[in-house]
Parts: sequence; C-alpha cells; structure tokens
Amino acid sequence: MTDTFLDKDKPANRFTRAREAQSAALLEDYAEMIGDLIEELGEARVADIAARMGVSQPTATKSIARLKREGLVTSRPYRGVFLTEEGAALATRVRARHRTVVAFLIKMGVPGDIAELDAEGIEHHVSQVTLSVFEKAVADSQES
Amino acid sequence: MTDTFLDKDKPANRFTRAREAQSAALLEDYAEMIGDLIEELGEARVADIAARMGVSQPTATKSIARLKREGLVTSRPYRGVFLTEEGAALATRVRARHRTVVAFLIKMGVPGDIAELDAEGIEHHVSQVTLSVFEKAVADSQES
DNA sequence: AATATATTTTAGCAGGTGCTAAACATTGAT
DNA sequence: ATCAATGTTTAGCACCTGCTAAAATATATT
Repeated sequence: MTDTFLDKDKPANRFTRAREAQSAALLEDYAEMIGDLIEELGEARVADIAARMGVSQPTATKSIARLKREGLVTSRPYRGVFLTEEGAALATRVRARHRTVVAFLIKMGVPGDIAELDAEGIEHHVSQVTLSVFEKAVADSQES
Repeated sequence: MTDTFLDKDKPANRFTRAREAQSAALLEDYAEMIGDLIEELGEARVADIAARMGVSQPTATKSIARLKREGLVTSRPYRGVFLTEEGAALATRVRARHRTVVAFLIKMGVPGDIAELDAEGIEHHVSQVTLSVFEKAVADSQES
C-alpha cells in the first residue's frame, strides 16, 4: 500500500498544477460568456462569442468544438450555441468566482477597471480554500 | 489622429490580455527557476530544470530554445543554461513578485502550502497596481 | 584507452489555439 | 424567386508545449 491513495489526481508539482488549471481556463471563460450572451441577447452566436473573446470567428468555432467534445455545450451548424446542464453549472460557478475575485481585489484597494482585468487571469488559479478566504474578506467588509 | 495613440500595446479586451500574460508565464517560470538552480547548485542543468518543471527533458530543451530566442538565457550544447542580464533581471523581478503574492495570501489567512500552489498560477496575472496593493497589505501587517 | 553509464539533443508525433482565405448556408431585399 | 449581404464553417497554415524513442555527446569506471 502506497501513500498515494489520497492524492490520486494531485499533480506532484506546482507548475504541473498551474498548467492544468490553465487548460481548464478557456473552457471556463467560454462557458461563462455563452451564459452571459444567452441571458443578455437570448442566444449565443459565434460572431458575438468571437467578438467578446477577442478572437476570430474560426477560432471561436474551433473552441466551441472543444466545448462540445467536453459535453459543456451543444450546437447545430449555423445555429447558436447552447449550454448543457453541466455547462450551465460551470458557467454559474465561474461567474460567482469571478465576482468574488473582483470584489475582493476592489475591497483590498485595487481600482475597479484594473480589478476586472487582473481577475480574468487570476480567477482560474484560485483554489477553493483561497476563494473562501476571499469571500470572507468581502463579507466582513459588508457588515453594517 | 485616432484616439489610440495612448494604448498602443493594450489589448482591447480582458481575455486577450490574460492570454498574453499566459504566454509570458512560461518564460517567467523558467527564468526564475534557472536562477534558483544556479544559486543553489552553481549551475542549471537541463535534467534539473525538467524535474522541477515537471516535464520531460526534451520538453525542457525545447522551452530553453525559446528562452534563448527571446534573449533570456544562453547555452551551449551539452552544457548548462545561463541567464543573460535581461534573464537575470526578469528572474529577480519574478521571484520578488512570487514572494509578495505568497506572503499576501498567507497574510489573508490562506495556509502556506496552498498559498504556494495558488500563487504559482496567480502571480503571472497580477498587474503592477495590484502588486503594490498586495505589498502594502503585507507591509502593514509587519509593523511593530 | 576502451567501455559503460548518464545526460542531452534530435526526430517525429499529438493536441491546443491562433490566423487568413475561401466555401457554404442563412437571411433579408428587391 | 433571385440576388446581395451577413454569418458560419472548412481548409490549411503557424507556433507552442507536451510526449516517447532513438541518436549523439559527455562523463565515469575499470
């Protein structure tokens, strides 16, 4: 019996862990943004997704293909993109985390626009433990 | 005259900015680690670099080629890797930033080991403004 | 010095994300 | 119904980062 049964999926090394988080980041961002678009516009078109991500439409199409492969969205050719149940859950989770990180940075004194920019990169690397710390810091500042 | 002369290098969009930060991350990590190895062992060998990065040696060799292309390191075949002046400056900057992020997270209440893991991903996305906020928060907690 | 061992690089592959140009489908106007 | 404009996908490229297997070089042992 080895001592590894508890860390089955834990990468041995911090860089490996950061690489894995980064690999999930694109999926998370697309899921969240597609959710946003559906809420705002009633549908998520490739053109809008591409514009918001700052990429070309073919690039968006290709990434959407990956999202489909991963079971996060569905789409039919020349029609919009829709979140699966799993995708919608991810979007919700990611949106909440994003808001927490932004609120936390602002609470620490970072200007809002910069907090928004930094959060976009930071959020994907915040563990659950750290996120809870951020949440608590934000909540504490809101006590009357 | 357009209104863009002030934001020459600023990506239009937060995702584009995060992508660019990510592209620099690998360079930053290698530079820092090569600096660490030289300090600890007197030299930075490919095998040690690969082990610490959690990648195979061929992968390390390939990334070192990119570092050379970017002017951050020098190396001769079958010999160690050395930082250029620019690479050393980058390593110093990155190491300081890493320490600040870790210290800040710990100060906020994140356990040390988790702070270390999270910082590895977060640090590359922290702007100068946010870093200053972190530094100040750490400094404040150290007042006697 | 010859041989064995260890290290490093090269070769070749896979998969991800980006692009432009061109083909295809849909939508809207005449 | 046809044609033009718009939106989407396909094709084909480039570059990055990862891998394994094999070749090349350096180092250590006898």
